Amino acid sequence: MPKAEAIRQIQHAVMQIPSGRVASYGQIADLAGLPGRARMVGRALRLAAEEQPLPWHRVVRADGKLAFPAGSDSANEQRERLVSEGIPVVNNRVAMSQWRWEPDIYELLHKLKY
DNA sequence: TTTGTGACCGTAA
DNA sequence: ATTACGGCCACAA
Repeated sequence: MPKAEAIRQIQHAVMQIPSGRVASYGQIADLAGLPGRARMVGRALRLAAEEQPLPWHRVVRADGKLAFPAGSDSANEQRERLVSEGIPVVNNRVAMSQWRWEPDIYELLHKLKY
């Protein structure tokens, strides 16, 4: 899978996250057809930030923590955006059990794995 | 060409 | 709840 297309797939997946929900880097990687390549999602978002608007703030680590260091400008902006969508951020982290996005396709993949 | 570095993740201790 | 480790891989030095 070509790099450019992978980036496009990632951006497409991120755009599917509904307002008021969050997804993990790994989850997005899975949905983009790039299992095990969560780090590439971060890279793709870094690039996308300079291009078109993407709901990058809805992507967090698998454990719910923001990928940016607590207190950093980026972390503050992400927290601000999440809170404005109704998602509380406590100690630089959101409660995945409550806010995690569960698309049908992802549920299927999850069932096949376990 | 090799090496270090991440907007990461699952597992194990 | 944390920390450590191995896997992951594009990128830059």
